Amino acid sequence: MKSLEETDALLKEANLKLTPTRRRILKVFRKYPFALSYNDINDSVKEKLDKVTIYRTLKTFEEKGIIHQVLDTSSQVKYALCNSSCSKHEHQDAHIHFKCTSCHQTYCIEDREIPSVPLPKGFTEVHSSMLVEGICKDCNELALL
Amino acid sequence: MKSLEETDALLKEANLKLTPTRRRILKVFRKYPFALSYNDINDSVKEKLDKVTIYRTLKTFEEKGIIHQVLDTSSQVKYALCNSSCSKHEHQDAHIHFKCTSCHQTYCIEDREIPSVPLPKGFTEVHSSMLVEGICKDCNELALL
DNA sequence: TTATATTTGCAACTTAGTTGCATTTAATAA
DNA sequence: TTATTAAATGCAACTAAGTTGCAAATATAA
Repeated sequence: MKSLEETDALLKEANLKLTPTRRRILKVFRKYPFALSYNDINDSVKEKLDKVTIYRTLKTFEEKGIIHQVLDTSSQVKYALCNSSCSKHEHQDAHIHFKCTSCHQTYCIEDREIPSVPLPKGFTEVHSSMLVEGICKDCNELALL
Repeated sequence: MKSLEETDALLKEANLKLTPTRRRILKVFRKYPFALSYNDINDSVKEKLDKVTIYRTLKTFEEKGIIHQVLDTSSQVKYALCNSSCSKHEHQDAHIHFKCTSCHQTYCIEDREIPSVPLPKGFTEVHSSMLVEGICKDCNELALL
């Protein structure tokens, strides 16, 4: 039995058909280390895909726990690849997101948990998200040249 | 010298003309304890205002430090009244926002500072925002009845 | 009370995302 | 290997959120 590429394995596990469109979109996510919007994806796939197809693929991937929405200050929704602890049933994206105000990319800081904060009486927490804005590593290094 | 209403004082301080539109929109913000979107405001003012006027007023108020944008999971931008430490020059909204998943309102938790988290090497922080999702006081109390 | 810069309203536009439906295709079964 | 079928794709048309340019109205200062 030949081993499937990682990308295909992800689709298989999610019970999704292995279509060229899905492989292409997943490949784009694997290529970039930051969260992607519809526009990012549309610009990155060589063979032009229909707008509706891209939006529907993103929704499907999200439902199946392959990607998660990233809270961001831009006007477009951005998604990032989930790590293995995400499931179809529950997204485990309790990590910090970092938005660079210079290059406008949003990174998942996977190894930083969101600190929990005490809430006023009567409020109960279900989920937290945290967005840190600043300058990313690449932009900081560029500034030193 | 007659004392101005608080609402007028806010506009005066911001060097904005005291127009009926601005007074109406500010009044709506003072009425509700949670963040408001264009739609919330449009639905709350009795005398119908032009869409463009509302959007432009929100932008002006934001620039003058009267309101601040609130990070939210909804598809519309929401704004909340700034407290006195905001200025025209810099928004001091370093407090937590709480979004109720039941009533969908977003509250500013003014007295809770956002904890700072260590970032990976090379990343520098400028500003953080934190959104806690859960059930608000009112909705929790309703559930007990 | 008039002059002027600001504010408002209208129309038309842009951008982000969705819905319905007909066609195509991946995966299963024969 | 081919036939079957449920799922996936593409097209057209639509909605929702927000913007731009310009002309008319108005708050304030002289």
